[in-house]
Amino acid sequence: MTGPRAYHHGDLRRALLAAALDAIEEVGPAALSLRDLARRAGVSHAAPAHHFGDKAGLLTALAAQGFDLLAQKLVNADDVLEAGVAYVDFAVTHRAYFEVMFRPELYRADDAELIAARERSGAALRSGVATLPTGAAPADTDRDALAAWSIAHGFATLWLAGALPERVGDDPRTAARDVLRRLAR
Amino acid sequence: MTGPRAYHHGDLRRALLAAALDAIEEVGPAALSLRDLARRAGVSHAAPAHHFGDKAGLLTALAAQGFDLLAQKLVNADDVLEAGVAYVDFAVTHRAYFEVMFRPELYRADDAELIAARERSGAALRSGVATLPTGAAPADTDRDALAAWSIAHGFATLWLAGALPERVGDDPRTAARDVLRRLAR
DNA sequence: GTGCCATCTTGTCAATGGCAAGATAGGATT
DNA sequence: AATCCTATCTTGCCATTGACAAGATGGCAC
Repeated sequence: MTGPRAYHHGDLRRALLAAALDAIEEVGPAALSLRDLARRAGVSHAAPAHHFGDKAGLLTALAAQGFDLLAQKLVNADDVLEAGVAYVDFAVTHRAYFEVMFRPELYRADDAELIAARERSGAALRSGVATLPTGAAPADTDRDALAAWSIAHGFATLWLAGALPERVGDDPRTAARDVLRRLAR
Repeated sequence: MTGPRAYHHGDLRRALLAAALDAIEEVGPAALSLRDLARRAGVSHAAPAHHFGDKAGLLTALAAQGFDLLAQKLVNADDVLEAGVAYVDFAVTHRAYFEVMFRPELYRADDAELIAARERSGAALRSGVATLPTGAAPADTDRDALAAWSIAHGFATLWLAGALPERVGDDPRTAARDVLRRLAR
């Protein structure tokens, strides 16, 4: 809402979110420590509580940011295939966001701002699938979107989990395009 | 039922693993507490450490069990489509196992027993794809397997995360079969 | 019976999340 | 200007947890 004003710290809320992204990339979202974030930002251990209430509050804000960022990436994609590639690219590039977004037990899934952001992501995904040049029924479009989402999401999470064999290569975009094509053909 | 014995539990290792499955279904694998498991099993707070070393040790054992269980489900499937359905069914039915298996930051991914079990799962998956009646090259088979794995894994994780819209229905097997068919056609 | 050893307990410590109460600062009200 | 107001941040505290160390227990080999 109101822009960050220069108080004691200046921009603590933003600084904590940025520190959280770094920390999550290092230790994962579950092992995130509010006190560690406070240390990184140079404030006392209870400062984060004021801005986010508790750890779930901070992760809720992070997840909402993530869904918005993802929505932007998806609407900029040219077609369904590239939207899928963009999805995987987002997951790998913004790993911290992605890992929080799909772990609703870590945040408040009923948060209004978060639900809105998630809805924007979903709409972007569906609109990409709807532009497919097939005379499919709407119900089929739903399932097509779900299939596209599933394969992109699955590849992304498997990549992040390090579960894929080495021969897949080290470029997630290329490998993802190769895999996603199998659905779109 | 074997009540809590005076000193030696009798089958503490198994009891702790069973308690861990319950606890993970309740609070997720990250919020798992060794001391809580000890209380559930009626032993002292340090007893789990003897059997598993630390929390990662316990989750390593759980993950290995899970990969073995999954491998069994996959080899019993008739074709690729049903293997995918079995994969999703495993994730939903044995949610606790599944949630640990693909979170390697929680356990020791270099554990020998775990690697062996994971390899058995992978082999079961690939062998299903290889039986497809297509004159595809081996390299294509690899990619086909990866695509099948991705879409099944993606659907399963999205289902578990509660990310899917309600109109997908409440039966994961039926919905999964509908989605997976889009790859196999 | 004796000794051995896996099993389990008790005790302890640092780290964490969360709460409560207080301190601080910048603007608003009068 | 003096005072109030409120968001911001600090200090202090407590229960819980993971991990470690040292000791207690009991089954089992000999």
